[in-house]
Amino acid sequence: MENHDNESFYYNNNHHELNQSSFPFFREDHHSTLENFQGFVDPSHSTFTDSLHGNSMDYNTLSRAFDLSCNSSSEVISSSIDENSKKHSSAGDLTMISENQSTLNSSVSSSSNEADQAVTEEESAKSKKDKQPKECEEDHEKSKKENKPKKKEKKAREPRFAFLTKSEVDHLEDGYRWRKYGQKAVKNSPYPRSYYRCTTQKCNVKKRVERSFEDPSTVITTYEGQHNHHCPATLRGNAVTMFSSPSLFASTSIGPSFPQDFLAQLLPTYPNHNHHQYQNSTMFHNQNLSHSPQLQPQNQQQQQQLQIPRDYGLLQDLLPSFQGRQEP
DNA sequence: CGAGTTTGACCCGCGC
DNA sequence: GCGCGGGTCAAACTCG
Repeated sequence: MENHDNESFYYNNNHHELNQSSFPFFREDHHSTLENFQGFVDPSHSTFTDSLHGNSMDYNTLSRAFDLSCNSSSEVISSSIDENSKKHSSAGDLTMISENQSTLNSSVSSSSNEADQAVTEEESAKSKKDKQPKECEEDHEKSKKENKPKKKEKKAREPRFAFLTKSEVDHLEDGYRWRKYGQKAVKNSPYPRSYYRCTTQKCNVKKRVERSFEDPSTVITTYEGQHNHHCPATLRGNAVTMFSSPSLFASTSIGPSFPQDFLAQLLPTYPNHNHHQYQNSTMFHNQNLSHSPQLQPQNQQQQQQLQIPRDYGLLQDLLPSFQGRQEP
């Protein structure tokens, strides 16, 4: 059963630690572009290449990493999904090092946990209905069973990671092409969960998209698997295109020092003197974000509805160091 | 007509 | 063993 019990969610309550001053190449006149970055990977599973190249980090991912504080129209919360966290206590593991773990669990992850908790009457009725046999499908059923091996080895889970995105749009554009293959009602949530698969042949990357029950303005996007191709998008300054470049992130490993590595790789100019600030896993610590005057959205809905396409272009403007990595 | 979406049914793992 | 719930399949449907 898949739920979010094993996911570690990260907020960023250190808005001042990753701001423009940390990234001197940011223009000051930018607006709205990078504030949604929420990317996070499961360090126990993924290489950094996995997370960026393999999992189509979107524009939000980048903006979250930088955690820009100016005019932020969104609270961005990052989460990792660690299927093995039951087994690993991971004291030194990035996913668990926060001493604010309980806080984290009770705030953000609760939104997805609770979404998995109770069954709505509607769903329960539907479930019963599903169980009812259909005579007309018996043949079809038989052939189905025959085609399937009786005993199959347990499938190894692809590395997964999730983003929490403040967005009015459920399916966030990330540069890859996705085909929806399913939708399910989410337990205790009025919002359904949608299942997408990368349309590229032989690429088995999947993603799930659901809206947070507790905070309907938050979209939970979970990526699973690794793209074996480049991002098909040709948008100017496309973030995914930039991140999809193996040359950029190849051979980078995720480890306990992930935040530092992450930024070091992502941002070559990331100042060393800030590294210590992430040792306690506060990097993506975003709790009480709404209390930050810097992050109070002025016109949140408007900004969020409009910023996706625009931001692809802005990324290039904001990150001149990535120019040239984009596709023609 | 091909690509993508919808949706009911099925499969399977997990907890009780 | 059973039921629940997440995940997937695939036929029907929609859209450009």
